[in-house]
Amino acid sequence: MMELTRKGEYAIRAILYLARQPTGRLSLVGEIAGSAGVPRTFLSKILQQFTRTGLVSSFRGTGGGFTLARDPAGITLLEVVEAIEGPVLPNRCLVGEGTCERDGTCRVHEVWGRVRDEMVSILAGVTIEELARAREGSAGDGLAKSS
Amino acid sequence: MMELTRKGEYAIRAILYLARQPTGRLSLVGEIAGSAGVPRTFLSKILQQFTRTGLVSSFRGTGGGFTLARDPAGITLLEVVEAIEGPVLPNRCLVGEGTCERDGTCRVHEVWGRVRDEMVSILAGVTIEELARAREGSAGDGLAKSS
DNA sequence: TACCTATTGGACCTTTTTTGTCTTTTTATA
DNA sequence: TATAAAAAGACAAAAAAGGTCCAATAGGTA
Ligand code: SF4
Ligand code: SF4
Repeated sequence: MMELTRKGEYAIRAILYLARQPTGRLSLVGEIAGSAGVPRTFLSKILQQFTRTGLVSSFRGTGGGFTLARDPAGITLLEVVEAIEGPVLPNRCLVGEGTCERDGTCRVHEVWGRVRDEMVSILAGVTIEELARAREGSAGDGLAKSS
Repeated sequence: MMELTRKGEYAIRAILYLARQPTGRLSLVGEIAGSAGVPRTFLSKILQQFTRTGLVSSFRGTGGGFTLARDPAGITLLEVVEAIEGPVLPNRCLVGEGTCERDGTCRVHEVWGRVRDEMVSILAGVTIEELARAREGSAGDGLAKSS
């Protein structure tokens, strides 16, 4: 239930790869795809989407490639997944008022609202920079252990 | 992103309808479908699934129909959606150890774990009985207002 | 200028999931 | 026996997921 798509998962891996490169260095699609374990042509589409939303900058021609457009410490996981998968919406009635004619009397509506708010809050609370840091020993990293 | 399916939404509405009936009263598929705004034949499948998981009991023949198998105060929203949509899994790597070969070093993994835990916690915290109560004026209902 | 390199855009495709329908069978009642 | 209602299962259209392929474009380089 409620699974992230491959596209979303791939997108995160790609961003993480870019975040781990030295500032200013350009990476090629094939290089990212190889390292992140993502089909090259599919990743190409994902990166295009990122450049359109402004999270990634691209350069064509010899010596071209991709790089993060902003400081990874300022990019949240929420931004990354929403850039690719759209807004976090556990139920359609959250799209806007009147999507469901029952939303005036429905108590479930507000439960989904809370679910969304929590998800947004968690995803917005973690930056790409934190996630990109290699984890050795994983002690004292400040992240909850849950599975 | 991460949307509940129609099936899941319909399932909740159906359970809520049953929860609002006087204890022991049987409801027909057509009756539930009409009231909940769900295609009759589709709802039929959903109810069958509920009877298999034991949340709903069914009786065939004249005077037959469906009724909740348990006290609505003891059924959580989590049980209802998991009965129909399966376990809450925001990412495949939460299915089990080793689903993703990166899960040993991946910091994102634990973020999805937290997302799942929060979702489970919210959905498990609300009962069908609370949800089924008609809301008039909606004051002091103890539920957060978020959209 | 010609050539190479790399992203861009868009059409296209296959598979899976979603969202149902229809028909037949089983079980229970009158 | 006739009727009522759920159960089971096959079927199918539509949408979404998960990609592929190729021509076009933009930027370097000889
Ligand atoms: S949760 Fe309530 S408001 Fe939202 S779609 Fe379902 S019935 Fe409508
Ligand atoms: S979040 Fe990490 S562990 Fe989970 S699928 Fe993605 S890379 Fe693998």
